[in-house]
Amino acid sequence: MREVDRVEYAVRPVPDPAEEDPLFIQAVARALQVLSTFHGASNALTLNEIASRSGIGKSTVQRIVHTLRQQGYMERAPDDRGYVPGIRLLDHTLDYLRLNPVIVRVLPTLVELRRDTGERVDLSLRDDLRLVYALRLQSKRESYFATLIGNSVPLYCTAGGRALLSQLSDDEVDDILARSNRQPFTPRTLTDLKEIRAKVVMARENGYAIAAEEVLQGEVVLGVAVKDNDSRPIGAIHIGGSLSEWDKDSFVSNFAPLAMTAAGKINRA
Amino acid sequence: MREVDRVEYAVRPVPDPAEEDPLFIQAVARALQVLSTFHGASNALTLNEIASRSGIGKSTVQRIVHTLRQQGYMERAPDDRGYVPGIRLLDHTLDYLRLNPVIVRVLPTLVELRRDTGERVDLSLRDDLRLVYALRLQSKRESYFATLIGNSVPLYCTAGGRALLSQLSDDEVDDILARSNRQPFTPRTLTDLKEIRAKVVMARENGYAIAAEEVLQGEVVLGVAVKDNDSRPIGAIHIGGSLSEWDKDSFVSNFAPLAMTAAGKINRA
DNA sequence: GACAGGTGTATCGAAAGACGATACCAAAGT
DNA sequence: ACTTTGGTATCGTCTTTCGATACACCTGTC
Repeated sequence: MREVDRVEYAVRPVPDPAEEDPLFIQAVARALQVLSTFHGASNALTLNEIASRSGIGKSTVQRIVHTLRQQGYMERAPDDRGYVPGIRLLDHTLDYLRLNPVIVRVLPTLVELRRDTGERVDLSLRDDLRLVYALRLQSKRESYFATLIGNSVPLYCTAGGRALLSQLSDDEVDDILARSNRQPFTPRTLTDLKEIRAKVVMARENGYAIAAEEVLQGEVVLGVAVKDNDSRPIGAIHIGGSLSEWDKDSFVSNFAPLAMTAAGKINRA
Repeated sequence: MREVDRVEYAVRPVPDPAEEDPLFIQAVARALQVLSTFHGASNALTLNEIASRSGIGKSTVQRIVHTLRQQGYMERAPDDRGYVPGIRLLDHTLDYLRLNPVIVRVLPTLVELRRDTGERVDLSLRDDLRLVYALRLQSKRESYFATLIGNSVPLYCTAGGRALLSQLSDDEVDDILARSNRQPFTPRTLTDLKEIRAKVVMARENGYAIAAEEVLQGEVVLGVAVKDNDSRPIGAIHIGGSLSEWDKDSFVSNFAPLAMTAAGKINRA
């Protein structure tokens, strides 16, 4: 779970400016900011911690937490020390998944793909510089926290990310890469711009992309892009396997065709 | 997905009272209410729809949506007609899962159970009258929307719900049953108080509970309770199978022991 | 081609209500 | 007993939110 800390959460420029935006509601942004404080946390947070980490005054935090708690979006930590996010958040997770046409469209194909491959498959959607996992169908053996929904990974060093980039113009790719802070997750993470661009070009030719151990040790991932109705790329499908069972080449030759077929089904809509 | 509409979303008494609560922040509650409008929706909502359904003025909705959108919690619908929940919500989903000690504790055991049974297993947590699915490890074949994270089901007519109820006092059970609005999901849904209480008593004796086709046609589910450190029940584990592959009795005799073992591992902490 | 219906955007003044400082209480650790 | 830290409560000022109203735009219809 260490890696989680490494992902830039695409935190909007900090909700503080609001520079003369007459439609902007501070109170709401602050409440969301309070909830977002947990992004960096590894355990429950006390009021004071929330206040100091978010830069919001203690009283305000108190009232925001009070309100969020009343609505079920925050809970007291079980040991009565600090607070954690509340279960009510999951209701909105479901809404997001249910009402997202891409997810609705992809899910059946993803289940097929999971059946045909026997490996972990997932769908992630783009949020600026990152991919956020929206659907994850685990393989039999493994299931870490890194495989939970909501986890996110950068575009530049993931199979799906590069598959997605390969469907954008070079200018867009350059912009994204320039803005990404390329901190290696593992010794194998590619951070050199030239190398990354080469991978993107390869992906553009092949229709899929590969990343081996760039995020997690011992893991090989194949990714294909998912497009919207205007055939703009908006996410990616991953097939993920373990290098203890596969060597990279046979993994690719086994699953690339399946992944491409799946992508075909999804994108020809 | 029809069933989704049927679950009472435990909507807090409507955030309108705020009766003299000096800590209550209206703006925040209203924003959450706007997001909650989607609970009843089956597609994107326009500003006017949100306004009318939530009872909030159009201008206010406009500003709330503006703010939420700016932060990524709402998005324009892909066809440019109305809005949908935003991907940023998933960040909080992950926080919820990561920071919830129960989930952290249960996940490894759940993976084992998934491996040993080959069926769908999941963990759901209680929110008053309902169980909210927090972790779902799908079986190979199926994956409907009903099996997504965040979906919720009533306590009274589910295996896990009854297993949970069986760990509460009779008074608490009566209270919960009385407050549940017991609308049948299928012809097989038990709604009679006596019958439900009998099932709960059985669960108390067996240590597990069964529900067959009470929520979904053709589905049999076995549930055991999950307890916190004070051995109060807080959730349940489900093993779910299809009646086209199992008859109820063999399903139970196969999986009850495994479920009990898993529950033992989890609850003896 | 004008019109009607609906969606999203912009503006503004009044007054509601959110803000932070401060003080208080309880529990846990020293 | 004393200090520290977490959570709660109170209050007056002035920032901010609220809803009414009006505007711009697109779609489809007559």
